[in-house]
Amino acid sequence: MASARATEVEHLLPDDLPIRVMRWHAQDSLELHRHPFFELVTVNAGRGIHVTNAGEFPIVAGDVFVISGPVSHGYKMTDRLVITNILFLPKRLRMPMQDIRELPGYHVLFTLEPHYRAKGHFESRLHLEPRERSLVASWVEALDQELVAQKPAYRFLATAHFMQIVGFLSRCYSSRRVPAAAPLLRIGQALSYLEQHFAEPIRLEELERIAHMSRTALLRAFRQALDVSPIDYLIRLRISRASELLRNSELSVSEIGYRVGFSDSNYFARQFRSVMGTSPRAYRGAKA
DNA sequence: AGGCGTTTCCGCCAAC
DNA sequence: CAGTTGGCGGAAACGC
Repeated sequence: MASARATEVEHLLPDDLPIRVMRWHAQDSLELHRHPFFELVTVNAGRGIHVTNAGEFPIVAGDVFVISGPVSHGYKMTDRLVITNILFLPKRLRMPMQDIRELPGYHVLFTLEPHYRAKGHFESRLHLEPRERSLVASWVEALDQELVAQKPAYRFLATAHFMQIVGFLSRCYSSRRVPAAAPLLRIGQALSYLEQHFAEPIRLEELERIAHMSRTALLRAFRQALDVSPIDYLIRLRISRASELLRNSELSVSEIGYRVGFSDSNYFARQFRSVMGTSPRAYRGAKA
């Protein structure tokens, strides 16, 4: 039954614009279900228990959280619960990310928390004030109408509405000082610092200062949240940017290595191979 | 929370 | 000549 529902929902996500808005009311019993896409959940009214295969936690009106990929979840003990879900596939959406990744809250909401929840942690989540809630609700409504009406250029406008929602929520989270969210927010601050300064020499000492954590605490929290060490993350970030430049520019390999933070082109080529499996030039030549 | 042994990074030269 | 790989050693990052 659960898999049938997931399949049914998947068919509702078109290839050319994989976003959909769905609303659930308490009277609809929603069993555990799973699906391959992301789900941005906003609790509009009431309360209930959110259940996943890793545990359960209470939710109330104003809560916002993201479920990612293959996590089974559902709701129980609902009391006048009204929920709005935005289902989306971030990769196929191809929305311009610009500088959103410079916001700590973006990392916390869309990467760190979903990953953390899959391990059974729920203490951290975004809670919106009434004013913020109504703003988000209006944008969600606009998004839904674009998706339903499908007037000319609806893809463009729907993406814009979705970006408005993502950006606003990320900003909200960035400015929060919720104790339960503090550890993840600190990692989020480290991530946004890396996003902005990845091309410069970065030492662990700086990240400790940015995140306000000791070296030990930083390393442990970082690995717990991302399954990777800070310097490993930085290297992968640099290589990721380098491969973009290899695909989309005519710059020389050495110049690209230099621009993404490798002062030594020999070292750049070696790290590129260790991450991507091939050399930079072979990677550029293989793009088809 | 800090110490310590081990691993990895990183900049350099050399050689295809 | 640009790019890639290998080796080396001090520095740092890492995990216990």
